[in-house]
Amino acid sequence: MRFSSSSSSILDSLFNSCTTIHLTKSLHALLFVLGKSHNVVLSTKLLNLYASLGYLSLSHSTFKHINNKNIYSWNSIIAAYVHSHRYTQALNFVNDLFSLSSQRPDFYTFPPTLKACQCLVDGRKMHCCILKMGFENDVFVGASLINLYSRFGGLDSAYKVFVGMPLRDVGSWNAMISGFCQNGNAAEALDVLNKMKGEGLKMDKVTVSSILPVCAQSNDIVSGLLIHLYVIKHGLEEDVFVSNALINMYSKFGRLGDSQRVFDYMKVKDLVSWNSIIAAYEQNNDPTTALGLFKEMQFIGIRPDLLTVVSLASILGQLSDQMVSKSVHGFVMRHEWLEKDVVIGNALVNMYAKLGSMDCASTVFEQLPLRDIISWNTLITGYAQNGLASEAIDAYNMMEQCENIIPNQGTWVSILPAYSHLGALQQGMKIHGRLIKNSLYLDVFVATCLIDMYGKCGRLDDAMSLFYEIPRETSVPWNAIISALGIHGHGEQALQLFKDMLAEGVTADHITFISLLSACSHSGLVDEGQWCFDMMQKEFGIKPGLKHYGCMVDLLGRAGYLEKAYSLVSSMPLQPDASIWGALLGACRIHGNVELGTFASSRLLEVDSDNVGYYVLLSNMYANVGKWEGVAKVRSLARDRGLTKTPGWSSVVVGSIIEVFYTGNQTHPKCIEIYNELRVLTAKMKSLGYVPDYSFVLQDVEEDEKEQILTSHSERLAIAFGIISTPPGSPIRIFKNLRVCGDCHNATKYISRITERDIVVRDSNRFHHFKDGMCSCGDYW
DNA sequence: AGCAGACTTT
Repeated sequence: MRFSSSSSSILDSLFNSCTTIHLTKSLHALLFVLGKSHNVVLSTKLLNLYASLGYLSLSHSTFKHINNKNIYSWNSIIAAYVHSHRYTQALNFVNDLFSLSSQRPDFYTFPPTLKACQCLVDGRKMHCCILKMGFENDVFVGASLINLYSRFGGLDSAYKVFVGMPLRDVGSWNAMISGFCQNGNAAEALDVLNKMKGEGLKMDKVTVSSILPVCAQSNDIVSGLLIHLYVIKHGLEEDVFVSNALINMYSKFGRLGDSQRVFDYMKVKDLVSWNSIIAAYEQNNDPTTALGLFKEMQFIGIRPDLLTVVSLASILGQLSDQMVSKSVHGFVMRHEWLEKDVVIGNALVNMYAKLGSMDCASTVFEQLPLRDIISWNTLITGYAQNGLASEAIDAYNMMEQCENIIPNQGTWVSILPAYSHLGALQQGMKIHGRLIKNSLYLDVFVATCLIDMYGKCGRLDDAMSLFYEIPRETSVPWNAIISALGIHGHGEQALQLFKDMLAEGVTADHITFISLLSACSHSGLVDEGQWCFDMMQKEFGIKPGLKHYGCMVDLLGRAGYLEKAYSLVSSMPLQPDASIWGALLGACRIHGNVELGTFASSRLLEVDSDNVGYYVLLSNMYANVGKWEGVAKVRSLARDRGLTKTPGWSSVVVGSIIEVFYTGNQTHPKCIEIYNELRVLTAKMKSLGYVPDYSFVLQDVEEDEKEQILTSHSERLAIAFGIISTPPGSPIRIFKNLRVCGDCHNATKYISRITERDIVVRDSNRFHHFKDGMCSCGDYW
């Protein structure tokens, strides 16, 4: 072969055909043999080839061996490092170029250099340098400067550079538009875009991909659709960036069909495309389809990255897939991705929380090398949503001790429900006070949590006045206030608010009707409830879900329309679950219909045989009509099943301390005084006619022991503690996690009379206000 | 002369 005359064209084609690292290394060896390894042009080419294949260290060593480095070599090595996100090293090369070499930087040097600047100080220094050397009028340098300032939020400086440019091409405009977009300044971005159009410039693929996320952010579907038309008209859909941005935009609007169509139409799909379509389904509550797409992506050999796995973790949480979740956790650990980015750690914490494995969630949380506010919010929400309110509060208190962690909206909407759950009014009010200072209480979601908290803590007036202070264009705060009125037994008022809501043009959703129907059922408003149930379907097109049916069965059954309730259950298009049969059984208990009750309970135990509450209901139903053999049968059934009880607890606030009592608690410091007080009270109660109702005791034991068991129910311990710890006559507020026991309900009426105290018991269902031996619920609990 | 550069998506 003759290399001498035509070697350059042959070498050119050799360089062009080097698509693998092996070929490149062979070429390197060949150059060495040919004695050309010191040729600066060829070496620089080689350096770039290595870099493009991802072999940065080989690039580096090739660079080091060039004796007479020219500015091209320097520009290449700087760009190579920037390209692989090794910004510090890139800046070191820039320093060497300035101080050690005799080469003068040129137009090409600065764009990568500016990209490498990781702080504003470096950036400003470089800007000065550019001005000194007179490169500021280059369009590429200008765009890089705009980008640099935008990255650090310095939009003023960015705009100054933009305005000062003597020549602007589409790239310059794009840089300015994206600067505004990424800082959330949608209005300014659109303004610049319009000016650009005014100068007769057309949007290109970059403009479009920058502006599309803004349409989603500012909830502007019309602009989004117009841009999609523009994209089709100008053939921009070929571009993978544009199509990916379209998928994401449609996903934000919940238009999965459109996302899918864009995705299907794409000829070239990259990892971002797959991540986007998977996230689209994951974010719109279709984890099954999302998982299918993930498998498809794996099948065609695209390797998942960190963001894929973030979506995957959420998918598995939604699907409650324990097994695969564990292996995803393992995958993350093997790749050491927890160190790479907090989002993946947060995703794992969230995944375990959704699976109900708070132990695993907190273990991952503790392993996180870095925790942001999202990590804490995820943990707190996880505890709160799994019913572990005390743990949620502990976590929140720990968070407050961390410096650099500033609570945000997400924090409040996770901690407030935990306070509501325990009835911690004082703590909730403290948060409210803090929120007033920064006006966050006007945020609809935070405000709704506050309304809910006041409602559940018995401060209906405060809930109402807060409700009227906040914006109420969406159903969210209305649902909360209607529900609060409902649990306080103010059904008529709840209905009135519902009418007000419609009058103000707010659209009711399926949650509104759950709040409303349960309000009607607590107040015995049968016709009104029926009206709502019909209206929901006919006028709002909402298909009733299990919760709606549950409320209706409860409403009809409680009011004595047992046949109607049963025929509703029979005609349901959905499979009745335990809550439906439970509601029917509860109604049968109240009205003494043993026949239907027995039937309901047999269906009930088919779908949920582990809930002790239902056995108690059944036993009580038999006892109320004197069917003692039925009571005995239920007891032995419960014993045979070896039921593990949901631990019942009640809390009472004394001063600023929340005391929590579990059933049968013997470890409280005031234990002896509490039981003494209960003994004295029971004696007085009996003299007034109280007879213990043992049908609420499922244990098969002697009578005196049954009385002992009733006496040590958590609500009674809490009441007794309240009595001995507060001045005579002051009201007592109790929270119970389950429904209040029927015998305790009866006993509390006596206690309110004996001690002349108002006793408010909020159980998992509603409020009971005991006064002068009566209860506000009229014994329909 | 060759070699190298900006603005865009999850």
